[in-house]
Amino acid sequence: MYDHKFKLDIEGHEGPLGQRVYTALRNSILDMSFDPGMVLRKGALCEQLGVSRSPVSEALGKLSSEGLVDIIPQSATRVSQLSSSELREESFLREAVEVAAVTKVAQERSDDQLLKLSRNLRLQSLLIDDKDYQGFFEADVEFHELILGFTGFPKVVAAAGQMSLQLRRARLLLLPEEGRPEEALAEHQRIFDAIKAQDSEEARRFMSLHLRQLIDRITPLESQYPGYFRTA
Amino acid sequence: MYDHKFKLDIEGHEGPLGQRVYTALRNSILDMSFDPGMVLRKGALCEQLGVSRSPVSEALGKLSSEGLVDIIPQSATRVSQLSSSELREESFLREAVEVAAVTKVAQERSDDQLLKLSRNLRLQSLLIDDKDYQGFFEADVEFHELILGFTGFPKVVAAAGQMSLQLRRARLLLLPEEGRPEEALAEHQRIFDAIKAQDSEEARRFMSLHLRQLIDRITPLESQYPGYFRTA
DNA sequence: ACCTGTCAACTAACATGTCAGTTGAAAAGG
DNA sequence: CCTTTTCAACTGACATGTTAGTTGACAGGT
Repeated sequence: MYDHKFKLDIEGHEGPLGQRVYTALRNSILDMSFDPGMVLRKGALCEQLGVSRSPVSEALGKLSSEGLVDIIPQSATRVSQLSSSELREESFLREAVEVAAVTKVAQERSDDQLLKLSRNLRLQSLLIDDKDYQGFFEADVEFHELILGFTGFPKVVAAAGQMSLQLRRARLLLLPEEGRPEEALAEHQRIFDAIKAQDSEEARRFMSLHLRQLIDRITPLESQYPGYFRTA
Repeated sequence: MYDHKFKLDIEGHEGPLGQRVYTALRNSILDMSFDPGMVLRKGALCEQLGVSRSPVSEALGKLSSEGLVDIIPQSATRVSQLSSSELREESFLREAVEVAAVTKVAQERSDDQLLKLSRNLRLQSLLIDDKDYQGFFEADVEFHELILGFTGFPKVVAAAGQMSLQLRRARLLLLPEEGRPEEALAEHQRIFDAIKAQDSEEARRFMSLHLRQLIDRITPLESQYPGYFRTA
């Protein structure tokens, strides 16, 4: 009756059903378990999750306002596709916020914050030695989240994540290129050194350079995965 | 049976019912027609708007994820209250984005863009002469939106608005102080001059100064309107 | 072969019935 | 008089029935 090409459940989450469904769908979209462009059928989702249409509709509505799904009125609901222009916009926003954050953090950094960052860098180095690129990816994300959190503004971490959802999906299409993790680590190290030296000008400059190389590596993906990108 | 202390209708909007309800509620919250902390009863809203609970729930869900309403599970739904820390965070984010935008725009600005900005500044000047401070407020908002739009990134305008929703409400509590509109216009003029001169360093500096005075004027509001602020 | 109008099957949108958690006031006990 | 317990009324959360708009295939005309 319905396709069952996806694994999905709401175990392990908490709170109201709508919230759990939302979290489950969001995770599946963000880790690319659901291909961009894939049609989401309410009936199938309800059957798979064992809930009624209400919480599913609620979840899809929120995902829609986040831009993770496109709802075509009276017709269909799809996982949103990527688009180069949107990725460039998100990159711009992310750079704006992270550069502002690192500028502030470089001025105010505490010894405890330096310690946390240096531990994270040490971890990155170890993971590269192990060729554990999945682990390195996560440590990379954590490095940036640490800096954002050190602003003392907890919502800034959330907002930065929220404004770069598409970017996060696109990153998963990038295989680790030869030597790239080592380069990224070196860039992180330079940012750290600038923070340590309380040189906010250098910190901003290195952060900007570091983030700009990402969009350069993402742009060519459009021709590599045409089905994942909006045709418009 | 129900309170009718608010005027609300979904005329003048378009699209699905849920969308219209969402827009109507959002506008009422953002223009402070609904006081922060006010309880929103689904039943009353349905009766007032002449729709069923489904579209109202959908609208409240979206408003909740935007932080404009707080839903207390199984209990009540309230218009969210302001908080100093949240306002400072939003101010930080807004400054990050607007400074990045003006830096980019100063480098690339076209003659057409300069013309639109100078027309807006002319309008601001006229409205001050007329002591039309409501009109000046709107022209002020437009000045900033013009610059954000000139980045060529349409979503940046939306994102900037989205990340400063509380700030937008708090601004409405500020009465125009003696001489403040004139000061604001002078600051706008300096930003414009820097853009015209393609001096991105100056543009960023003046934009930063301009935005920082807002949070300084907003902070004292907490003691002035204690009922509008979160007690936590 | 191609365009066009029709229609049946599918979908999201909406309405409404039901359930369960929360709350505050009244009753019971100190 | 103050504290504690109970419980009825209210609220949001969820399930499900109903409506209306969209789409794509198929039939008929060009």
